Amino acid sequence: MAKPPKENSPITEHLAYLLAQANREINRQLELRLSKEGVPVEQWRILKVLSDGNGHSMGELADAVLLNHPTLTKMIDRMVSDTLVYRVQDPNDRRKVLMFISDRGKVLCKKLNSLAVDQEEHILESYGDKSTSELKRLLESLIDSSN
Amino acid sequence: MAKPPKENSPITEHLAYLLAQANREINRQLELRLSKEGVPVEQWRILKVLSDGNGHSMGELADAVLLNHPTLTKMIDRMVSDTLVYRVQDPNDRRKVLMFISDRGKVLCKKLNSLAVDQEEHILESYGDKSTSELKRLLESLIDSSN
DNA sequence: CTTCAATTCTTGAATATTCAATATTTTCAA
DNA sequence: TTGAAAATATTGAATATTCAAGAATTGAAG
Repeated sequence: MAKPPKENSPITEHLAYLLAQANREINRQLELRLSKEGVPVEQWRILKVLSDGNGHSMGELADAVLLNHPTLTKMIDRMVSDTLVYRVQDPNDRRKVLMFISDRGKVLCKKLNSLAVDQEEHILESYGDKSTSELKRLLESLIDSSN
Repeated sequence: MAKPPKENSPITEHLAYLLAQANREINRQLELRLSKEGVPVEQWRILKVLSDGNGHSMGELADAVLLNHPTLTKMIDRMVSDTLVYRVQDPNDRRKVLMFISDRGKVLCKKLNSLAVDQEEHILESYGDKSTSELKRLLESLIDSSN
């Protein structure tokens, strides 16, 4: 009756592996859509966070888009070159840099959003409304319980 | 009554984002444990797949451990240097290389497995037995429905 | 048989990420 | 008020990943 010891369980049964696999697959699909506009997923996330119109510091942004600081700095450099975003020094704390989205960035973000919505709708179709919202709920709670 | 349009929904509500976030966090925790033995997560996956004792081709392995071919080749090079695994040319198809785990690899794999089990138990404690198995079930079915 | 396309793996160059160190500014205790 | 510690962002070197091309072998059509 006893379950087999975890030590021998195949890798495909580990939560860490299932998460990696699902993440890889969903991300691949999203990449594919966003590549229509030639934009990596991370840049879409950045634009989306900034599209609230408020200034966000690099630290905030790095947390929000799941990138570490140097990687974000270099990605932002590229986006500044493409005039999608711009830097402003925070007047209240001059260590900080506040990032803003440009008009061009807003236009691009709209297009990207609808590509992303396409994908979510595609998932809803093949995976189901109920499973999707249940999965989201469980993921949120896993993330919560990990802090 | 209508739901807000997805286009304006915050990034934190997208399935792709939740998956990335959860994956990042769980992976970070696992990395932390495995670093006790100085081994990256991918190498543990490789050892675990090979520990069935059968030879696995590079292509098979790459799929199984979620790495693309050149990355895997270079990681295997390192593991061969560390004498954790070794290459044998497939006698039936000489284009292929069959990978095997060494005795040293087996010993290391055992240690890593128990570190990984520690983590899974930690998750079970803080997140709950039921949520965990339900989450696994949903992830498996998402992966299925994406093929 | 022979040749051409497909499969498998590896390599090298280009690119991206990470680690450690640095510069700047702020905070706060003495 | 001053000086040391903390916080923030960036830089440059080391490392890792990816893309595109290459080498070897197999498959299969003519």
